[in-house]
Amino acid sequence: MARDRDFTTVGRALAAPARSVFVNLLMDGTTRPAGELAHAAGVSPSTASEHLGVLVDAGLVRCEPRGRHRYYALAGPDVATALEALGGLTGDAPVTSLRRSREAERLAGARFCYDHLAGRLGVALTDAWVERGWLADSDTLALTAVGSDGLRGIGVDVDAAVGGRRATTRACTDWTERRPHLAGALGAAVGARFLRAGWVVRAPAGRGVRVTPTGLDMLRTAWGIDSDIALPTAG
Amino acid sequence: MARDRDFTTVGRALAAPARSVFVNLLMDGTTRPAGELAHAAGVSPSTASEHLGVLVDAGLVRCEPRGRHRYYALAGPDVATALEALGGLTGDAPVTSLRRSREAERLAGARFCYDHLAGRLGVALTDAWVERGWLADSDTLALTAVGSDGLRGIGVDVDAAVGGRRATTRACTDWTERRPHLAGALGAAVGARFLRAGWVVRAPAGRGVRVTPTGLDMLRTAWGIDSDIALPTAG
DNA sequence: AGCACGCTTCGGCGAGCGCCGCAACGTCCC
DNA sequence: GGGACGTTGCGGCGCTCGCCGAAGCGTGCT
Repeated sequence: MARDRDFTTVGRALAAPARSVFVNLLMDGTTRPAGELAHAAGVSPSTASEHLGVLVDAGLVRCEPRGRHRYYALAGPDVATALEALGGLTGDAPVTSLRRSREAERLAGARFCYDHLAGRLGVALTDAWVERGWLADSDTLALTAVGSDGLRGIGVDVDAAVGGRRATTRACTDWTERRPHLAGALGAAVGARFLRAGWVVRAPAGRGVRVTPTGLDMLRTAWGIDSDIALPTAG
Repeated sequence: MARDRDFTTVGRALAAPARSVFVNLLMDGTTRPAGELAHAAGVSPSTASEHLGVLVDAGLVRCEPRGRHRYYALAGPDVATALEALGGLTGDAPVTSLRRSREAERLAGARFCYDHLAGRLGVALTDAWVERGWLADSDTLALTAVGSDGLRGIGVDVDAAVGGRRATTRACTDWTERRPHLAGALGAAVGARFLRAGWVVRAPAGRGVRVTPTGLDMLRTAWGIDSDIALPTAG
């Protein structure tokens, strides 16, 4: 059946400012308890609970109870993909405070975009791998044989990323850099490897990541990526 | 600057049922006058005018006055792409009448998805070209050298589709068939060629297309695509 | 067991939105 | 120029939605 699509539920789910903030926070792939989301959006816990219910009903967010907390996360990679595409059409959300401005600066350096690395770090990695012939210079950043070996060499679980239902490689246009970087199943595998190896660590709160000294050294020696690319800009 | 995205305006724009209908109607790439859209959605002209204003303000739709009519269309390919991605998350819109059900049947056969062919016809063409090695069996359906010659041979303006700002090839997951078909700049060029050659004609109203006898013959002899693939199912 | 904590549900308030009819404006046609 | 037509702008009505505070429920800690 080729019916029309009903955009009203998804649209309505995204229409409220608080829910837009929630979705933004969850786009780094993290799972967060309801209270943290409420605090971040500046609404009461009860209001946040209602909003989260709307997002769950719309199929954008899923909920998993853990002890007395209830953790929320995006429902899946397809949701993240759709939101990315939608984000390319929208304007920037207003910066509400100096703290958020600082936070924005840090995010520009390195962050997670659902489950893959983004920001200057994500773009720099992708550029380096394209230059080395690990990824094809195409719309999909297809993985080459050389790249398969190379990524395996740094401990990326390439086999798990290939052949699944999810697209192996996908180019995600960075909101900051307006340039493509590696996403898809392989992007997720790379992100997982960087976390597991301790090359980056997630910021305690927020969606940013910090590149560790080990990670900086690794980036420089392996691909000549300069340190200030992966770090927040000075000031 | 890596700021958060404000999904509220786009979300709100899609939240109203009438606006969802408008967007669905425009997703075939046609430009339609305000009155036709109003009639299709079952709202008064004044209401439709307000809704269209909201869609224009949100950047989803653009308006071009022609005489005493004002024609509306999607703002661009990126909007169509985002809506496709979003459509993959949403459910079907309820079928409101038998006439709409018949219409849905016809759309399943062949239709335009913004500017490229979709439905069983779009999927069959893509399958045939992948099988012949004209398109790579990848996530992007990348154009091969053989395919470039082949498409040029049937009059597709390949050169115009390559090297532009827009992605040359892109896989668009069909809502009907749940299978990928050719989209992007090349998909648009193919669609334009099919129209220009008279292999398909747009239905007088609605988003469907009808395959002409010439087109049927061409599809069968060139790629062995059976006629009932491109036609509405019987009944 | 008792308490503290996180989260959800419920009632109620105010604001915003979708809908229409009517009037006004510009364009096309006779 | 006069009339018909397509479209937009403006009040007004009703409904929904976002927001909160208070109460209820389940979990974890002591």
